[in-house]
Amino acid sequence: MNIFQELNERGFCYQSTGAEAIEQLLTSEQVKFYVGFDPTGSSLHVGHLLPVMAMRLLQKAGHIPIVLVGGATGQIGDPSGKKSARPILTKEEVASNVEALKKQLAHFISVEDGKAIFVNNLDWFKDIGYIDFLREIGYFFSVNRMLAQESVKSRLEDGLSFLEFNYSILQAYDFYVLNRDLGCKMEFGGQDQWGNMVAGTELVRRKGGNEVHCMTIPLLLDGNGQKFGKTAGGNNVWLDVNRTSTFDYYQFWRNSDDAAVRKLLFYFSPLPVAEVEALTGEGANINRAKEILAYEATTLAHGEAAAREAFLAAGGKFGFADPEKKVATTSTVAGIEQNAAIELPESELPQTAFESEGMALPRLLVECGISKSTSDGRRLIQGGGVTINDVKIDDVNKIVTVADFDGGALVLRAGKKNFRRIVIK
RNA sequence: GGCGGGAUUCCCGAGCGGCCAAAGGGGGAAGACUGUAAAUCUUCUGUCUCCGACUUCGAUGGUUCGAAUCCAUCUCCCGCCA
Repeated sequence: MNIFQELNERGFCYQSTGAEAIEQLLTSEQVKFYVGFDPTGSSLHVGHLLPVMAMRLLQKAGHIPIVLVGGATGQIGDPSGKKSARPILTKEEVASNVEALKKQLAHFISVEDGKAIFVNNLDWFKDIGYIDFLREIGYFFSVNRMLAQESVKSRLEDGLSFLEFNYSILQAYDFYVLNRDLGCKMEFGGQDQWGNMVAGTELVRRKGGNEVHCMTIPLLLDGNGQKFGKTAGGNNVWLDVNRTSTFDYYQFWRNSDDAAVRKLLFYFSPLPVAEVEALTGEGANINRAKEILAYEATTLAHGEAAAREAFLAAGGKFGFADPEKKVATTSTVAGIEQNAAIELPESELPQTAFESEGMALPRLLVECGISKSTSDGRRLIQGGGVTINDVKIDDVNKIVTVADFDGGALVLRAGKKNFRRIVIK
């Protein structure tokens, strides 16, 4: 199976400038291709991961990814797929985001010399003059065409600033520069990038005289047609461990819809196509498949050791899906002894807080981050969702004192999946 | 620059002098059922020292016994015209 077929089978292909030409290109030479990321935040989240995974596969097949972080375009804001303009970031914010994203991306692709190229489009935009740019590039763009572009059309009603309107021209220029200076021949991106990407291939053809291609990757939705990558609390699942703990990251994948597991394994695990099909086929152990998915996805983002810990912690708490290891898999999760100690997320609080008066339970729920306010904590208790050391508490006025701790620790639980080990300091 | 429309709780969106902490939907949380799934059903979803009090409806200042609702000024958004 060649790389193009693999991308295709794994579901990475949505629209392209020509499937046959792209397959031909990818199978006949080492291709430099680029994917752009806008530094609109200081961390990527799961929703950004699809193009990253495509990059990985292509790199493994011997092609060279050019990872473009948009230090310039990030200052403009891409209107594609947005209902309204984003807040404009300061140049300093953009610059620090660029660094943060670079670091995260380096987990997913090999950064060894010559295997990948990192660029920042600020390098070629920062010194360009407006007049020169208009004369050189503006000439090739038809406003009529631009207005017909979906991302522009949909914003015409709600308003679109000239700033944002220019975005696709800048992105197109990126492609032109990368083609001219580095010999970049392809661009990959999210489905919503289609218009911008095509603008790029046309610019390269008309101005540079070179034939280049682009391909979009489908937009990933969760079971309810929502944008993929939100969970518990509607928050994004971040790649940054400080924002989303490894345990929560693992849990996000572990809790995937049955119906999505195959697709997710194709996208986010390195397991071969045939194995994924077997794991998720008729009568397969779907929960084991989810464990493998969670383990593999966590390994990619946080490393094997962290993934192993998360696997053991989650399995220890909720049970392992395949304790006898009957399911055949090439995943290294198969080698893990399923009996290690349970590690739950911990919160440390000073002992004094639980002496004499003690601490009201709603307060404690807030202190350890389970509830966002004491009112919220009360409702949780009233709803029958709170447990201390597996004993259900329905008294809103429950006071937690040293007596409730066993060996300096206590396990507070809200709902089925939300645990917090409270440790006295 | 002129004319018109709008800003409501996480989001969308009702409300248009007291019955409003504010309908409805979405999202989220908990419970039941389950497989740490989906679907379904029930409850909850401003804050607090929580059977009572306090603070919210773009901002500020008025009118009124009483305003998210009326008036004035301001800020921001949108449309049409220039």
